[in-house]
Amino acid sequence: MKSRENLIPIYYRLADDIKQQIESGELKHGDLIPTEAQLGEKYGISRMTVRQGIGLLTEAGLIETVKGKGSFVTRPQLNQLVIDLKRTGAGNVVLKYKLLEVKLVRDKPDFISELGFAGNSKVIGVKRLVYKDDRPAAIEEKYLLYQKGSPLLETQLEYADFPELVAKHQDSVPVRNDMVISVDALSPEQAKLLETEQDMPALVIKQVIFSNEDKPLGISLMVCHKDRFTIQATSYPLSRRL
Amino acid sequence: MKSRENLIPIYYRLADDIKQQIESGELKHGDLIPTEAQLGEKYGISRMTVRQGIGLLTEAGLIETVKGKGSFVTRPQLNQLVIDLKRTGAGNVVLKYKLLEVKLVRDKPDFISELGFAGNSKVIGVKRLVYKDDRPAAIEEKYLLYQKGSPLLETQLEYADFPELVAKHQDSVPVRNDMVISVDALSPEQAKLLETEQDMPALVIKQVIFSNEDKPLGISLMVCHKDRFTIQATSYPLSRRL
DNA sequence: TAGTGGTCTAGACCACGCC
DNA sequence: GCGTGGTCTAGACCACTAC
Repeated sequence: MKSRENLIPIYYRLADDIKQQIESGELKHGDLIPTEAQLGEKYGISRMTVRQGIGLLTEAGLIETVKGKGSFVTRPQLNQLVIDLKRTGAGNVVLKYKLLEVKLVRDKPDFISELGFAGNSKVIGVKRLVYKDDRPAAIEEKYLLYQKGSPLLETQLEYADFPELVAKHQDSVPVRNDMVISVDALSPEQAKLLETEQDMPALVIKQVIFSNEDKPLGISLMVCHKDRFTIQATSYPLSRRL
Repeated sequence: MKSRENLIPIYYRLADDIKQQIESGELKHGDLIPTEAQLGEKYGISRMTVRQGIGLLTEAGLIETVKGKGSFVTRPQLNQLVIDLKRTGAGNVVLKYKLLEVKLVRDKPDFISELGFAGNSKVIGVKRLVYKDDRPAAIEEKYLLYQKGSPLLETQLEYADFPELVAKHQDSVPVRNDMVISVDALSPEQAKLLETEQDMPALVIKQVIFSNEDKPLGISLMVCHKDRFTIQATSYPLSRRL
């Protein structure tokens, strides 16, 4: 039985109904939702269509299904937060960049060599100053495997965004980005670049991009002025369809 | 045609095949993958089964499908990183807690009142010291709507984890957790509690938990010792099935 | 008009959990 | 053995895109 009165698909309505019951507290964590057969009966739809609705709820993390038992309401999963780097720090503000240094790295600092770039491979280092509202907001250092014939300088200026840059620069396909956020005090040199005082606290964001073979393709290190960069995250990313 | 030789479902194999083609660079961002009919032909399976495989790829963010046109390979989405709070800072180390203060908040600090707890509602404030390896690692302040008959002190001690605590404490169902990560220097009082020096840089993690009606249910503020807490995130969370 | 993906059906057999 | 979810079929009609 199709309900052509509604523009939205039935399975979506089914999922939304159950979502409401969960978010209103009617269904609590650990409860079983009705079986697929029961839901099919209730909505007058076939089982495959019910399963489509169930799938949406599973994707959204609201329920978990166990073969042979049923679908259980999960406890609210607010511990997994999503950072959207494109929004972080910048907001809608346009960032500007000033190139400070480009070099072939020979004596690799610890944090690079320990990451296992292949021993003899050449590594390019790029240092930039990031401006926000015409004030220096962060110092950015990037390290990439040297790739013949890749016009680094151009791509550098073109792409603000580290993962995207790596994708353009490398032949290998980047598939993972790991990040560590920590804190440190500014060195005298860093303070000078950021036009602030030595020992000021700063946000340190380190990113490592990996290939599908789990080899590092690039490292990014950002040292951010404490008042000009914050990181935002939410458990409810826009990508959720429900 | 079912292939019963394999234990894994056919649609999963289909998805994995295409995933490999994407991650190896064989299929590039913007490329069209074969149509559902073609894939059904190639694997000897029905269209609904093909669609199940396509669905996995869509979930994983590797492709995007457009009605009437086809499914396109997306550019690598490494900008959306997932923080798993349960792993952050703590690792597998057991944290200990020391209760410093419990009070009914009357003169609400700005960061609370601006968040729009209902005007006259009572707010409970709890302050704890978090120990890691028997050393003070963070100062944690929580603010919750007062809920009659809710044994706050007990739940406080039981739940390390803020979202979970809110879920237990409130009748309303928490559905969203927003987080802001920033940096600040320790005040003399904070430094004393963390057994370190004044003006040391510290990681500041602020969380606000919202109900399904978008009303704040709780606020958490953590001030973390720079050497004892870091935040980790990855674009490749374990939840991904592909 | 032809080709594509989106929704939906009414079955089937299977693997798993429980009694 | 029975009920549950997991996989899969072979169709159908629809909406959208492109020509």
